[in-house]
Amino acid sequence: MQQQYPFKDIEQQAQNDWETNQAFSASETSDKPKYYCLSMFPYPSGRLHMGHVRNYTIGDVLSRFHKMKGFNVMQPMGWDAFGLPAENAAIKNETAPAAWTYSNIEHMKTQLKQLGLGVDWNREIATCKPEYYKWEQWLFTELFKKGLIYKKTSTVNWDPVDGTVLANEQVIDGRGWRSGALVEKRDIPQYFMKITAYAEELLNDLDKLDGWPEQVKTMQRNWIGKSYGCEVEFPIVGRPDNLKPGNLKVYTTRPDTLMGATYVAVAAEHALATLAAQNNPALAEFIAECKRGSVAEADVATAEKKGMATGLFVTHPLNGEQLPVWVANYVLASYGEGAVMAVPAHDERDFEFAKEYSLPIKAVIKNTDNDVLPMTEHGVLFDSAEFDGLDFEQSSDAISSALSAKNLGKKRTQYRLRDWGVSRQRYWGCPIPIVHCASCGEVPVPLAQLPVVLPEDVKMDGVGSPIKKDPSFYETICPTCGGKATRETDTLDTFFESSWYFARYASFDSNTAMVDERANYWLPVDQYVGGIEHAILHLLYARFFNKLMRDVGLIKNDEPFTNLLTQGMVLKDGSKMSKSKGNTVDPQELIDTYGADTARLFMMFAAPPEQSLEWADSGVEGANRFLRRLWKAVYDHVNLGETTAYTAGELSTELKAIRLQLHLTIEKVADDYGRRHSFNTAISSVMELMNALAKVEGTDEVTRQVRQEVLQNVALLLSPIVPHICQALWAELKPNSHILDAGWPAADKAAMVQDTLEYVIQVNGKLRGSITVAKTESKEALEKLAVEQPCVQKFIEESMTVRKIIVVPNKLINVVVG
RNA sequence: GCCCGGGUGGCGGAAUUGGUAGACGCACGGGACUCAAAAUCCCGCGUUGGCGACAACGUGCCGGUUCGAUUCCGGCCCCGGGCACCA
Repeated sequence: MQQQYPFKDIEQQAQNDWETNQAFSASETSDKPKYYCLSMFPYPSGRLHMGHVRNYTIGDVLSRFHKMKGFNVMQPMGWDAFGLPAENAAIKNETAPAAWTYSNIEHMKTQLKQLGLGVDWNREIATCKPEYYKWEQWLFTELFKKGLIYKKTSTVNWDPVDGTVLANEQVIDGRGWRSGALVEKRDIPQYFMKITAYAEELLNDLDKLDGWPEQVKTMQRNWIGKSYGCEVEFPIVGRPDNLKPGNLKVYTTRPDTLMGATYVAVAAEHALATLAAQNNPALAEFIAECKRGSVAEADVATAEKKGMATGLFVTHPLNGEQLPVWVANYVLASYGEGAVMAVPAHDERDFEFAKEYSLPIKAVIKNTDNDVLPMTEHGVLFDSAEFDGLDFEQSSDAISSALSAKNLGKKRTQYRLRDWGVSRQRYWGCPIPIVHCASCGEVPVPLAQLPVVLPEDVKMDGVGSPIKKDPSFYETICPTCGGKATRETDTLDTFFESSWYFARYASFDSNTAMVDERANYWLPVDQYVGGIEHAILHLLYARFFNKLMRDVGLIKNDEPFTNLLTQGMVLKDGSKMSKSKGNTVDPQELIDTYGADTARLFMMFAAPPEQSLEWADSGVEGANRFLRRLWKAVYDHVNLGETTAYTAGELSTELKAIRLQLHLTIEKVADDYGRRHSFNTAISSVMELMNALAKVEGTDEVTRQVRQEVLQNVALLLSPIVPHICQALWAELKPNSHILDAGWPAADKAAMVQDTLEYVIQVNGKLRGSITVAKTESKEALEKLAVEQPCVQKFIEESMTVRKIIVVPNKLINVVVG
């Protein structure tokens, strides 16, 4: 055994050993319980970043721990390979997105292997390969036939100079990132998936996900946003002949405030706004102004509130008053009816708007005697005619009934969730498998003609998608009538690929179906690990796809991920480490200087996995120091000759204590890995154990046996986190055996028996001392003992008496005096 | 703007169900070893007062509940994530 810790050699050796012996290849034929551990697959951006190291180490620790616990583990890996950055890189480097992507994959795969992940590389997938996307094209056609995919117009960011559609990320302060032109909103036809048809199930099934963080479930519930409210129709005064329908419809969750409505507001895109602008140039200009800027909701919602009267009026459905119709930029076209009834007295935004434009404010709800407007709480109605005195529930019922009676409204349940637009006007994505035929319309490409292959050898000129300009791609024959036709040239949102990859790993090589029977063995994923930034979109789409695949008969489970661990972000200088922000730290340097084990140990030690981790270079040194000390401890021990782990015999107090600590640590670490996912405290407790062991001197046989027992177990406990060094140490401690065959250690109950306890003594809740007592001591005896302590007596002054004594079993005694 | 998190020493963090605040590590200071340096080992390390025993204060801010609050409740401040075309 070398005296110095030779991390390069042992890491290379261990990785070769795992590959040669296919140590992590997963099989469906096992009598052990299955454990499918999945980490969110990486986008092949070029090089591994710290977020990857964190994510994949967490997944690997859980995989290896479960393997040791006797599970049949599958941990796969692949590439989320389509996406915008490849197009940008291709333009910049004058290469093709495909070539750039494949070379990144190659490099990053080498890096991932250097990290020492227990991954089954046989199952590797890349979403940009035709054998992968063929099946999502097939699913697309099936869903299209079922009516779950449909076409409608929707709004995109339009760069009028480059003549291209921009992603939200490409709009900076309302301007295109390349051209600098003011961005406009433009409506174009796109394909949509009917996720709203699954809104109720997606909402209800959150209750089944006991293994998900509450935080994520709450975010998804709010995103789906089921609300109970009321449709209200406002007849348009004068009813312009060409306007259909003749009523302005709004949706409100506060029908109780209807009698306080003083105006109505519509989005700039609303039909009524368009109509009013026909003979009103000022209004037309205002609407055009509203249509400038990005479509991102955060931009719309933070914009200064602006509005303009249309000159049109509607009639209040219950009190008959005439209310002005305004166009307002704070009304979202995509939510509800694209129009709202405004109740300034009881809504923050309406209040602000009404004050700005001197619109009337009419309070109708009372909560306390001195309400301050806007008063947005529920309360009791006043100045509301026959509804006076009713509370929220009563008035909601009464007002919706009154509206129903007039045929001007009714109760309605609504979701905030919108259908998912999946069309992208970009090149580097999965081609949408639709053919447009003049006589047959939109024709889904039949399975026999799939995949619709994306040409990879293209030149990116920075303006538009190459396949939109390539007749050899878009000119085709209609699958139905055989006549001349054109292919759809839009591609799919890349969330499409990442919504079903978890199932494909289980059927990675199937060329006859999207997924086969093996999926029903592995699914659902037992543990999913990934960044908190995916809490809503990716995780909601994946849940949706799981249900779609279930409903076309491919899989049986209702939900894809039983347990979810959302890892916090790796931050640098207070914000997310990302390529676009240019604040990345390259983990490769860490691996080259200290080895993968140090990188893994430091990542797991620096913060609990769910918290964000502020990167600091110092501290890595400490992780490495610990591994060197561990190596030296084993070296010093092994150097004195072979011995066997302690099993029985008389022990000194010191050796009993170290065995007690060892077996408590075994239990704690198992709990920290398995239940708490608290890797940092697991490492701490092993460090404490090693610190205690370092103080144990002596080289007699019994001491050496106990030391052997501790070191063997430490190697096992740490092996999920630092697998290379532990495998090497194990080979020294137990020649001719392999750590991967050893299994998770069982704690020795006999070593954990303690007959005394320490009680903390408090006076009025303040720590004053402690006592060590027999475990069997009665509550009365403890109380008496506590009061007698000098540290308690000195706080009991002449005039005071002991009022109460609180004994918390096994913990503390609090003497309350006064 | 809306939804979800977070805030504890010089720093990362610990305190698992309301019960010892600061485990473990980093940085720093002192010492040992060394011709010297590095490495390693030992000691110290929240703030204030005190030679000391010890005492008071202390978990973003203000208030509350409790024998006891980092933990629960109410109100604020700051930071991070998401907001449907970054992935």
